[in-house]
Amino acid sequence: MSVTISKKTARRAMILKMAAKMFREYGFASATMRDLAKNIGIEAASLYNHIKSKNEMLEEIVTGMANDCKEHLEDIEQKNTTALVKIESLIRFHTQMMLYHSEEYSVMVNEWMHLGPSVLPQFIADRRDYVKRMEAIIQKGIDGNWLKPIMPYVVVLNILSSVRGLEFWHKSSKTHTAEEMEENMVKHLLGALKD
Amino acid sequence: MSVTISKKTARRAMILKMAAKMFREYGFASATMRDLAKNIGIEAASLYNHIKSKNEMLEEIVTGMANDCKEHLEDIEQKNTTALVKIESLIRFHTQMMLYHSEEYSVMVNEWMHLGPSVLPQFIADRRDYVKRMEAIIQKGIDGNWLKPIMPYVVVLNILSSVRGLEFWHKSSKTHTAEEMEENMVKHLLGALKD
DNA sequence: CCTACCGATCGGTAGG
DNA sequence: CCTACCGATCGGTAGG
Repeated sequence: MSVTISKKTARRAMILKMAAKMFREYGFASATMRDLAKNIGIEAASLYNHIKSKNEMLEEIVTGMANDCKEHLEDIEQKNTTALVKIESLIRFHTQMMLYHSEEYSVMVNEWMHLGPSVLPQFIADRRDYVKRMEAIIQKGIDGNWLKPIMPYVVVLNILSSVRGLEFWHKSSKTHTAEEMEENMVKHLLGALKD
Repeated sequence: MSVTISKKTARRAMILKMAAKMFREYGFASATMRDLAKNIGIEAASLYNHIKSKNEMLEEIVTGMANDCKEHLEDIEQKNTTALVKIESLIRFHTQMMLYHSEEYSVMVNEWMHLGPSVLPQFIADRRDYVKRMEAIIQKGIDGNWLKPIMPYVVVLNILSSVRGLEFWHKSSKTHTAEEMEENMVKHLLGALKD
C-alpha cells in the first residue's frame, strides 16, 4: 500500500519536473498539456490522474521555490553578521538556486504572472515583502557606515534581476564554470557596496 | 493621396504601439488579436488591413528596438573615450530605453523567443554579437588597468539583466524618480569596476 | 492509464 | 472596416 502511494508520489514529482522544464522552455501559455504528456509517454488525459490542472502545476512549482527563498531569508535575518556578509549570502543563495535548480527557479521568476487569481495576489505580496526585507538589510548597513550609500531598492532589484539573467549562461555553451560565475556575481554586485 | 498614406501609416503605428503594450502585459502568447482589436475599437478581422500577422507585429517591435541598440553601440565604439565612460554610456542608454520606451523594450527582452523561424536565428546571433562587443570594451579596460578584473561576460549579463528588471519599478508605485533610478544604476553596476 | 469527445477560443480568410 | 465563418488547437471531462 505504501509502495503504491510512494510510486504515485514519485510519478507526480516526475511530471512536475517535466512541466517545469517545458514551462521554462516554451513559457507557461505556450507549453501544452499534450506535449507534456508526450514527453512523459502517456496520453494527455492521463495527466489528470496525477494533477488537477495546468495551473495547479504552476502554483506548486512557483510556491515551492518561493518558500525555499523565504526560508533562507529568515535564516539570514537571524544570524549575527554584518550586512555585507548577509548580502553576499543572498547573492550566493540565489545564484545557486538558478544554477542548480534552473527549471523551477526560472519558472518562478518568468512565469509567476500566469498564477491563478487565488494565489497571484499572495505571491505579489510575498515578493514585495521579500524585497523590502532585503532592502532593510542594506539600509542598516548604510546607516552603520558599513556599506556605501546606493539606493537599496536599486541594489535589490539589480541582484535579483542579475540572477535571473544567469538563465542565458545556463542555456549557452558554458565556457565558464558555475563556481566562476558565482564568484564574479559576488565581485560585481557586492563590489560597489564595499569601501 | 499622401494624406491617405500618412493616415494609414499613423494608424498602423498606433496599432503596433497598442500591440507592444499588450504583449508586455500579457505576454505574446496570451495576448489575443481580439483583445487588441477591442482596445483599438475595431473588429479583429479589420486588423489585417494594417498588418500581415500577429508575428509580424512582434518582429517589427523587436527588430526596431534591437536596431536602436545596435546603432548606439556603434556610436560608442567609434568614440575616443575610456572604457569606463563607454560602459557608463551603455548603462545609461539601456536604462533610458527601458524607462522611456518601456513597452517596446520589455517586449524585446521578454518576448523575443516567440519570433518566427525566419528572424529568430538572426536575432540570437545579433544578441550574441552585441554581448561580445560589450565584453570587448570591458576586456580592453581591464587589460589597460583602467578597470578592476571582473569577468566581462558576467558584467555584461548583469548590466543587461538589471535594466530588464527595471520593468518592476516601472509597474510599481514609483516612489523614486527616473533620474534617481538611472544614477543609482550607474553607481551600483559601475562602482565595482572603478578603483 | 486509455478512447472518445466536449466547448471554448485562437489566428486568420473570403467577400463585400 | 465589417459580417460570417473556418480549421486547428487548447484544457479538461466522462466512462471505462
